[in-house]
Amino acid sequence: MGAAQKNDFMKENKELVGVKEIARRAKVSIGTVDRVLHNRTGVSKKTKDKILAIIAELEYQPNILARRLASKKTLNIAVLIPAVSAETNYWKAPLDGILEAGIEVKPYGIAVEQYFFDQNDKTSFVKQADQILAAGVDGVLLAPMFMKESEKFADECKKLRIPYVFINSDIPDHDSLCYIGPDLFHSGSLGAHLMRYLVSGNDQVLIVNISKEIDNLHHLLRKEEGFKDYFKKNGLNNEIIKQDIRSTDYASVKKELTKVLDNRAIKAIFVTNSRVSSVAKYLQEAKRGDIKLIGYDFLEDNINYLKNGDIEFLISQKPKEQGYRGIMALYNHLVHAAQFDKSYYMPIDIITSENYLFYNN
Amino acid sequence: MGAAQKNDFMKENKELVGVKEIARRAKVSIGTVDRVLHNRTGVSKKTKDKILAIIAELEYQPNILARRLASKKTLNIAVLIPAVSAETNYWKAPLDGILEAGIEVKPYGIAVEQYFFDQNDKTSFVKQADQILAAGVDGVLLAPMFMKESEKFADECKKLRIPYVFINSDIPDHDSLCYIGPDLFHSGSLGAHLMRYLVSGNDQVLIVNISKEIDNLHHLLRKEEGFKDYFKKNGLNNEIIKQDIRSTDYASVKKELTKVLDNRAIKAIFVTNSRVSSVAKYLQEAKRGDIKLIGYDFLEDNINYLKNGDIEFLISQKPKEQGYRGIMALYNHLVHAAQFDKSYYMPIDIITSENYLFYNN
DNA sequence: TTTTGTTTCGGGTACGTACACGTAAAATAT
DNA sequence: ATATTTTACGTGTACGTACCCGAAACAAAA
Repeated sequence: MGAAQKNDFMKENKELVGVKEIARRAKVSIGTVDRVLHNRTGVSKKTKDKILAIIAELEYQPNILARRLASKKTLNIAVLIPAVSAETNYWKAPLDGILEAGIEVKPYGIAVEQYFFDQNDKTSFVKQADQILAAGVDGVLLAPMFMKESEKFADECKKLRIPYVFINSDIPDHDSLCYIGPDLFHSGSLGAHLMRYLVSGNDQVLIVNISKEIDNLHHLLRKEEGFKDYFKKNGLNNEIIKQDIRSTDYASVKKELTKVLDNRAIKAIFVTNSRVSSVAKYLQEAKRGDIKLIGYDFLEDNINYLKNGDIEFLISQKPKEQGYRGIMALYNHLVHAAQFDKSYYMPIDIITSENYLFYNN
Repeated sequence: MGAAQKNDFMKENKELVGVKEIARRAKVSIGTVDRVLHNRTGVSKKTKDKILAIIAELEYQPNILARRLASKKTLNIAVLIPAVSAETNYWKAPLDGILEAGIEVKPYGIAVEQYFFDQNDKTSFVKQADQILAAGVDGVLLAPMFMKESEKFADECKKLRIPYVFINSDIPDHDSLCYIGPDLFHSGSLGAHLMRYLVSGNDQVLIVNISKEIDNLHHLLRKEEGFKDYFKKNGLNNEIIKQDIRSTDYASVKKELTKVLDNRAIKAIFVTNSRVSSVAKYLQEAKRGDIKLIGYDFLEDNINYLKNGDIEFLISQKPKEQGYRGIMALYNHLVHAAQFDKSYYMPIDIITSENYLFYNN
């Protein structure tokens, strides 16, 4: 054990057989082999079985290079995600990942096209979805922000046999190729765990949900559940107060916070999404540096507050990687016919003032 | 802003010109174009310049698919890393990443071959390095554990014009294609930052270095520097005690720890590498649950102690990804002739009992 | 001028696959 | 029986590049 050694690793003596060899062994032409490979018509059951047997025996792997070279048609992937708005640029990161994956798979004949919708406007989502269906694509990556509309769109895709991948939030049991995004419940638990380092005894804790969208709310609630569950499981008796803020502008946030913080001994705040910077701003203005803050997402605003200590922890779920992996999942499915897990939960990352410099969104 | 929109993105009107088009425009044959592309002999300066101009004008990008298909020769990448030993299986993770990248690039004509050496035996490193040179490879990925020997090997590679990538630890200013691994100093600072949540006032803090290898020690020292720097910068006056343990067996660890913990008010320990599980084991045995523990690396042993609270935080630097990216860097350089940064610092991840389930090593 | 040599270039084939087209054989209809 | 359709399969070309072979073109030697 541990001695110097050279490992030639599995030998890989695949010898890379191709259709030609298969054809030779089956005593048929290349064309026939090609037909069974793409299970097209025009091959008798007998020869088809024979060829299939040989393919299995030889563990034939089609040469991707040659395949894409010979096939002049490009595969189209449509992406349906919220537009990057002035309000929140969270979706810039997934988009970056999507674009990166896009240029990576382009040489292999994949075209990625973006369709953006407005998070505050369901009809824009429907409109873009219809465009995608009209365009006739080979795969779809979508953020199912609006529950009902997304389900409808997914059903359409299923009918047309277009594979689709959910990103960032899931609609379980809807036959998506897979889901790529966070496990919200555990994300909340982690928030609680970190909170534990910031409070003690019977300090009060505040949970803040800031969101205009009702449809988004269930995501936030899931985090809240995870958060509370942690306190309960660990026998912590801190009072947990909750405040929903249904307007995202700073004035509203300020008003609500002032109200809820008044006459209370709140020691720390858990903000369930990326709007945490608003809260940080308020605390700074109100000179409430004594209140610790935990929130979400690696955004410039948030990082700035993290740097000078107004935010203690940020939790992030690799939004860029979500986009990247989403495209790659479709690519692998379309080109390599690969199988994979139904859901891919992203890591739950902790960002502090000491490691944000090295974080990969 | 924020309105629904469709983005066709950069148009990409490259029209994918090939050698044929270049040949047509230059009024020469494909063969001639091919010669200048590979700057082989046999082309007059005049026609060469003309072709070069056209290539530049058209921003010609060779088709990787066709290129690798037509070229029957495969490129060989050698990997030189420590063997996974019973003592520490840290290197299993980078190896996994390397293997994963290996199968990924295999279809493109890249063969990855592993050469393992013994961390406790410099001569084994040298022996394997010589084998690589004898084998004649096109690229090398290596963990430069032994400073002097690694420098010598790197120089040899440079002489033979073989590109090489450092992984896990760096030898700066040595013309490596790039370095992929952690920023050790900041890693230590993060440890200190986390430590801050565990101690208060004038609690004593212990730093433990466990390593048999002198050559490895400078890595650990770098972390130590970052750790101490954080305390200093933040005006913390906790007494920091340091203990080197130069034998990795549990008995030695136990003995040294017993000694150093005796008659002291140590409240928390920072272990600078993956041996933290030994310390956790000791604390458990000695019923010193009051002492908090921070250490390194997502290893099974460590995770077990993390789960039941014996270890508070683990810091990890994506060892698997290091291996993966190392191979990919060489692949991109060899196949795509890509340029990239001299060093790629890995994210510094924090693992707790609440997020370890979702960590990607 | 012819011969020999050298430089410069064009033509052809191969890589492994996709697909259109064509043709022989089998099945069905007349 | 022949004619017609259907089924089953083979052939050829194309994708974009690598590389070999040999033919011009030109220069230097005879």
